[in-house]
Amino acid sequence: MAEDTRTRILDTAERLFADRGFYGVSIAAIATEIDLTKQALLHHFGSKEKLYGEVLKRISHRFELDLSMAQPSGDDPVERLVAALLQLQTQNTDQPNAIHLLMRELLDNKRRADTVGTWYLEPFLERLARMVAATPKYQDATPEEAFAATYQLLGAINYFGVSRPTLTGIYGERFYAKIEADFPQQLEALIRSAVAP
Amino acid sequence: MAEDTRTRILDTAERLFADRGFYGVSIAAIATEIDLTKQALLHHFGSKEKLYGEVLKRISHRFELDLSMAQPSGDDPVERLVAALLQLQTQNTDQPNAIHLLMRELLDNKRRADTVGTWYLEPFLERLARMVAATPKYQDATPEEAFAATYQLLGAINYFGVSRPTLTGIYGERFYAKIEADFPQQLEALIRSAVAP
DNA sequence: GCACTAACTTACCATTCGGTAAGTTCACCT
DNA sequence: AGGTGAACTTACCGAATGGTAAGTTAGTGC
Repeated sequence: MAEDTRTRILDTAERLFADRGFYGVSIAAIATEIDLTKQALLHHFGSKEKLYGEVLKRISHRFELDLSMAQPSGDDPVERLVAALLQLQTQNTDQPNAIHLLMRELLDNKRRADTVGTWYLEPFLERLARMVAATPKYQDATPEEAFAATYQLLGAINYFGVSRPTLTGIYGERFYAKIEADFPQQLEALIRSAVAP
Repeated sequence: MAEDTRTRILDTAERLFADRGFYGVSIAAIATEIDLTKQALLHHFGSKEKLYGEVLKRISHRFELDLSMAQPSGDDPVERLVAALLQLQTQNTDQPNAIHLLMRELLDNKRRADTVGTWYLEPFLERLARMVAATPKYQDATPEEAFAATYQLLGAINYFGVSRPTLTGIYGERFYAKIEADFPQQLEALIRSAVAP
């Protein structure tokens, strides 16, 4: 039962922090949403900062788990790159709160470089960059060029991952649904053309 | 002199809001940074929300001005697209606070869809999408496909635009400087390959 | 049956928040 | 000289914030 409450707190905190940011959510707001007192929450997590850290840690673990389960197989670096990035796109669609929170961290970590979860994506980034660098087009390029190309593809995915509210606001749910449906195949095309010789 | 104080307030507010977000900054913090009292600031802007709105409005105007000054000429849709997106990349490099703040809005406007500056980029988005759609590769595609492709390019630019703190944190200033230097040409290559038939 | 501990609640607290009210200073117009 | 209004300051205020302290309740091991 204890673990259950903890999980419920983490779930709610993840959603609210993703929606409103660290300073936009009070621990009382998180607690009352699941019929707890603020002090019950503090009993489990000690402080707001620690709770936030736990939320990030959990996302980071889930993230790494999903990615390692979808470890791209085969020897062709292009195919491995495509598989890894499409997996990332799938995760962003399935876990909008996670990508929202991580994007917030990207904006905030000038101040909180010490917090957990900030450089969590470093190994993933490295792996992607290596896949790109192994590609025919980039195998003679500088590491910086390969990295820039990698980061552009990452941006294409993650920027869309946080744009749902804005895009539905502008174009409506139906148009967004179509774009989202088309997105993976368009993404695959972009990736392939980006690393094509 | 009055205008000067107003501008100083707006400058400071823009920087602090970009750094810490709306809820992470108090109007007192903004005021004391330029040796004013909180009430002097309130005298000029009425409320924190209004100040924030003015900051967004100013960014939006500057944004549109820069873009209209760099109106892509010529008939070739590919060249016009490349010119428009490279201009955007230049802006992001020159005005990191602006892109930071706009990215925050992207995350927050689920709640604040009514606020100013939210859909400011709609016309720009439309123009880009039209350029992509006019491209040989996309002139027979559905609007959704063209839009997805457009948004991917936009994401490649804007995601990098907010990643400086993280990337320098991971790789250091020198490596980041090299990536930033390589970025425009890599970006141009990506754009061209994305719309190549 | 009894100590122990995890999971809470009630009561409280100092600080900070955005905002109001009521002046005060001072340049400028007539 | 006198009035006006913009640009402030000092003095408050109620609400909300994160956090502490001191219980209370209930299950568990022995």
